[in-house]
Amino acid sequence: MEKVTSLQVAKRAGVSQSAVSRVFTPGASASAKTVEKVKKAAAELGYRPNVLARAMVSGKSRIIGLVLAYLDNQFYPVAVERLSNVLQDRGYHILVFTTPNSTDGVDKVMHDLMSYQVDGIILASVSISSDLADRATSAGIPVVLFNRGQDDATLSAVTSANRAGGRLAAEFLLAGGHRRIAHIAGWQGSSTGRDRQAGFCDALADAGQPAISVVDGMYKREVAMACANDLMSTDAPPDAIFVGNDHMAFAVLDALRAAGMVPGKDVSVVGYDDVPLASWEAYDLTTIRQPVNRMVDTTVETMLAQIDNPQATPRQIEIEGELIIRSSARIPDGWTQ
Amino acid sequence: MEKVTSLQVAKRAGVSQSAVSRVFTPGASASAKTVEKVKKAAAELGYRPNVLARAMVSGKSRIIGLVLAYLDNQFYPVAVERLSNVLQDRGYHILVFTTPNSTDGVDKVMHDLMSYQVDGIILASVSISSDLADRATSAGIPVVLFNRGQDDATLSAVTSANRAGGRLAAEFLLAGGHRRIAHIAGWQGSSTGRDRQAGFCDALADAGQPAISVVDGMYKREVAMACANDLMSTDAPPDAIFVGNDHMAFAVLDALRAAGMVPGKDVSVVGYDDVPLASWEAYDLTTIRQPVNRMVDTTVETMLAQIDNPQATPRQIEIEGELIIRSSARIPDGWTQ
DNA sequence: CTGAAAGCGCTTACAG
DNA sequence: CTGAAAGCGCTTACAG
Repeated sequence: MEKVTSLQVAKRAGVSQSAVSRVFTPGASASAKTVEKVKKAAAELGYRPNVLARAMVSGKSRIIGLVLAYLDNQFYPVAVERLSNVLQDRGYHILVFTTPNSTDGVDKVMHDLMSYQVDGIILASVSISSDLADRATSAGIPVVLFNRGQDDATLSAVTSANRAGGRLAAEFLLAGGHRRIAHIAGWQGSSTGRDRQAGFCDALADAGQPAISVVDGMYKREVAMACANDLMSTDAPPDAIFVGNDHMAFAVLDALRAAGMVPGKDVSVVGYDDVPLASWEAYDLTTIRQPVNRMVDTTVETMLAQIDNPQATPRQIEIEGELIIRSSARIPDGWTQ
Repeated sequence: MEKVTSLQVAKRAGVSQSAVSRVFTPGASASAKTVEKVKKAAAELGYRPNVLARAMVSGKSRIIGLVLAYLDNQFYPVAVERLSNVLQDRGYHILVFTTPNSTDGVDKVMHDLMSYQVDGIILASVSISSDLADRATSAGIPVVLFNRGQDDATLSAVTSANRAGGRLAAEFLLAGGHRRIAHIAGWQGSSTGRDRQAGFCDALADAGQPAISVVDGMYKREVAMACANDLMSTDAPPDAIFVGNDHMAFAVLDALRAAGMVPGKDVSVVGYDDVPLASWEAYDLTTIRQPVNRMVDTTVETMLAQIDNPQATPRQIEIEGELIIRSSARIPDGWTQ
C-alpha cells in the first residue's frame, strides 16, 4: 500500500503517463475515453497527484505562508480561521510561521518561507523592514500585510480605516459630554496603534479638547491594566478612556471594576476591533468594529491578483470601520443604534 | 534576481553540485575548505536549498498537516501557537486545514493532506472514522489526535485525564455541600465530552447524589446559554453546574448574572480547560486545567517518534489535570489553594 | 488527442 | 573527501 504514482495508474489504464497527468491537469486535453479509463484506474489505486512534484515543475506550490506574532488577541484566531477557509476554497493552503515581532525573528522566518517556495506571504500583526520586503519582491514572491500598514507603500496592505476609526471614537466620546478624555494607545511600533491614536488625538484637538493623557498600552493586557490603574489614581482621573484595541479594553474594564467603578457610568470605555468577546455580557464593550471578514476577503483577492500578475503595483486598501454601541460608554442622545 | 539553485552556487564556488548539496545536508561529509567556499558563494548569491526538491527525493517534506474544526474556543489558538513554535524549533512547519467536523469534511481534507506529502497529521478537535485512519496509516503517514480520543485505539492520541477531571469537579462540588448538581456536558459526539461527563456522573452516583440534570451543550455558546436558562427556570433549579468546557461556562456565567444571580454565591459554576480568559476578573472561573503546554509537547514528541519509526505502536497518553479554584464556585473548607 | 522525452532542484549511492 | 549520474513524480513543449 505504498505511494501510488501516475506511472502505475498509466499502466493499469493502458495509457501513457502523460495522459494520466493531463487528466488531472485542469484545462488539459484528453478524450472522454481516456478520462474515463484513467479516472477508473486512479480510483482503484487511490491515486492522488503529488502536489510537491507538481510544484517543482510548475513553479507553483499553492502554499501561502502566513506569519503570525501572537494569537492571544482574539482578532487573529478569527481572522486565521476565515483566511484558511477562503484560501482553501481557492485551492491554496496556509503554512504557518510564528515569530516574535523582532527584526531578527521576521528575517529568519522570511528566509524559511522562501525555501518552501511559497506562492505568497501574508504577514499578520507583524512589521517588516523594507529591505526584507524588497528581497521577497525581487524573488517574485508577493507579500501582503494584514492589519498593518507600511510607510513607504512598497507592499500591499489591508487595514481598516484606523484614523477614521480613531476620529469616530473621539466624536462619540465628545458627544457624550466627556471633558477629561484619555487614550491608552495601541503599540506605537505598529501602524494601527499610531494611526488610531493620530485620528483620535486630532479629532480631540480639533474640538479644542486635547486628550488629558496618552500612554502606550503595547497591545498587552498587563500593560493596559497598569495604565488604567495609573490613570485612575491621579488627582484628576479621566471620565473616558479610548483603548487601542479590545484585548486591552477588557483589561481596562476589569481594572475599573476592581476599583469599584461602573463602566459606562463612572467612566466610559471604548475599544477597537469588536472581537466576539466584546459582545459577551460580561464586557458589553462599545467599540469600533474592524470588519474581519471583508478584510480577509480583500487580503485574499489582493494576494491572488499579485500571484497572477507579479508586476501589479502594490495596493493599500482601507476598509471602513463602524461604531458598535454597547454599554461600556455613555450613549449621547440620538446616537443609539 | 531569479531563483538561485545549487548548480549556480557550485559554479561560483568551483565545486560540483553534489558538493553544494552536501554542505547543506546535515551530517554529510565535506572538507573545511569546500564548506567555506560553498558557504561564501551561497551567501553572495542568497542561496537557500529548495525544500520541495529536497522533499521529493528524500520523501520527507518536514511539513505536518494540522486539521482544525474551529478556533472560537480559546483553548485552540493557545495550543496552535505553541504547537507551531515547538515544531518550528524541530525544523517542521504546520500546514493548516480547516474543516467542519463532519465525516465528509474530514475525508476530503485527509485526501488533500496526503497529496501534500505531509510527514504527519495532527487532528485537533476533530474526530475521524477508523477506515480513514487506516488509510493514512497504510500510506505510512502517522496520525496523532490532539485533545480527542478514539475508541479503538488504532491511532495515537493525547488528551488530559478527562474522566479523572470530571470526578474532581464532582468531588469539589460535593465537598462544597451542593445538593442539586447539574451538568451541561461537552458535545457527546466527542470523547472529551463523553469522558468528562462519565467521570462526573460516576462520582456523583458513588456519593449517592446523582446529577439532577444532564444536557448536551454541544460546546456551543448559544446552546450552553439556553441550557442554563432552562435549568434555572425550573421549579427546583440546581445549586451547582459543572460545564463541559470554559467556553460554555462563560456563557453560563453570563446567563446567570443576566438573571440576577451571583455565581459562587447563588449558584456554583465549574468549567474545564482553564483558558486565559478564565482567570480574567470578569469571569474568575473555577475550572479543571488542561495543561496545554504539556499536551502540546507530548503531541509533538509522539508525532516525531512515529515519523522516526512508522512501525511504532500508537500510544494513548493522558495528562493529569488540576483543579484551579477561583470565585465562581463555593469553596469548601480546607480546599483553598 | 496522444506518447516519448526533457527537465524542475535536489539527494544519494557509486566510483575514484 | 569529491564528482558524475540516476532518480524522486510530475508538467509541458514537441512530434505525430
